[in-house]
Amino acid sequence: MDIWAGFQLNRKEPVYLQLVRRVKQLLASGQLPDGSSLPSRRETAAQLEINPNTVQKAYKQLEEEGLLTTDSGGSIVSCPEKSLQRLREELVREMGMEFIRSAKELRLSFQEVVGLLSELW
Amino acid sequence: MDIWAGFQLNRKEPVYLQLVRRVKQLLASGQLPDGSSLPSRRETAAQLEINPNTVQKAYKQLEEEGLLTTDSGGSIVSCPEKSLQRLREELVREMGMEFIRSAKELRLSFQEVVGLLSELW
Amino acid sequence: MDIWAGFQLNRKEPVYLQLVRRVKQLLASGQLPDGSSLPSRRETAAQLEINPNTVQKAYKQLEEEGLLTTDSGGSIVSCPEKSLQRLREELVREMGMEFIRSAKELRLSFQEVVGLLSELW
Amino acid sequence: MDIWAGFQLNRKEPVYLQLVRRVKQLLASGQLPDGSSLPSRRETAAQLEINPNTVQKAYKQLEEEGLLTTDSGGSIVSCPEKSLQRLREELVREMGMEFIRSAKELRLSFQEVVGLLSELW
DNA sequence: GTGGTCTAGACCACC
DNA sequence: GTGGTCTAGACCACC
Repeated sequence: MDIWAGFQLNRKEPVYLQLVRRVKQLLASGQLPDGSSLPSRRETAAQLEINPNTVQKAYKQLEEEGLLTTDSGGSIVSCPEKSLQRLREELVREMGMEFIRSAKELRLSFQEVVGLLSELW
Repeated sequence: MDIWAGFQLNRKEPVYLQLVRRVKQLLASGQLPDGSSLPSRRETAAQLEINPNTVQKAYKQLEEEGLLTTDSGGSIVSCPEKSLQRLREELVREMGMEFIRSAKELRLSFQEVVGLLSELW
Repeated sequence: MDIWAGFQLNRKEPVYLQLVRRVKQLLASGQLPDGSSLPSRRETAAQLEINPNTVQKAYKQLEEEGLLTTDSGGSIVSCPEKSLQRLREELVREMGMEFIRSAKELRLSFQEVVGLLSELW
Repeated sequence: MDIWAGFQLNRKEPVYLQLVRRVKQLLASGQLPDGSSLPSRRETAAQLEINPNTVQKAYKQLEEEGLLTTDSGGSIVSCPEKSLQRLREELVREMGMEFIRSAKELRLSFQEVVGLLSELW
């Protein structure tokens, strides 16, 4: 699987954090199964036209969160069910905060938002 | 006000629609007051490094939705209270659908989502 | 206090790890009190004639181990009694393994080593 | 064998003593067999980027300890079993004192140290 | 001044 | 080929 297909970098947020989140989202949504291998740092850097060091930083962070194991042969995602649950909560929390921020900017009440969501769900 | 400051184009969606939404968001959130003037098509095109025709298409659409009036002197946003309300609903609807799409991707239930939002609100 | 006074880099081990260990040793031996501030990354880099990024990496690791807090004004070591205990164990473990490695290279028995230590203690 | 491969000078201790200890360690650990020849003073000086006189001082000391014989053809280590034993004791004594110094700096008791060593041995 | 991020590119060990 | 480390230096935000 090409994990970077359709991935779009923005300039507001550190690039390495965007990479980290991307991988987390793929893991959390089941699109990147436990045990899959990630493309090499050089490969990713070339594809996204960024510096290999930036990819290295992202992969390192994933390792430190226990979602990636890496040896001289490459990097393998490791996402047991327990991590999955934690990941989902983390991501949904971020999404929720972003959604709330936007809703408040549009001056919506909590009740209006919930009404809308129940209608659209 | 520089309405394009910090604005970031992506490649997934037609550029003119991104411009339209940007202006709507600024209107709906009160950051671009009724009666403000937009930068010229040429100016906008230069700043965002896109084709002036694309800007033209966006401004045209805003005119058709009654949010912009253009004469030889430039373009002025017009956003009476009534339009504002319609705008907010339109934007929040989009946001809501996007949020729901992501939440479902993470396999969350409606109840979980509402619980989270009430906690974070 | 000049925490790098008399500090000597070698080339066998990653430089950033040597910096990390140095700070840990100063903390564990009480020479760098809880709440002390470290020299800035630039300052340290200049003094040791290494790249600021290498210092950054070392300080970052110390932060991740909870031994350093950093804000735009600089970095402060934070080493509560509990961390101190953990640190000491970590460092002594490293020292012990190194000592054992050398002793075995010299073909000494455990008994001989203990005898020597009891004599020298 | 390149006896200086991987050898790292520090600035705390006289260089010639570091050279002497290096050779002793290689002898004591059997990596430099009795009867091997050492590289010439000039060669060693060039490789380590130090002054030939410093190498001369080190070789001289080794000769005085009966570990090296030099003639016009070069320098040959001589390390009978008896010298070996003395060497090991000397080196392990140094190591032990260094280890004890560090352990005391970390405020460890003799008992703790022995316990750790027995665990790690 | 401070820390944080990023690029460009080198060199290392491991395979 | 792979990952890991390091340098040199830029640019950013914050103060």
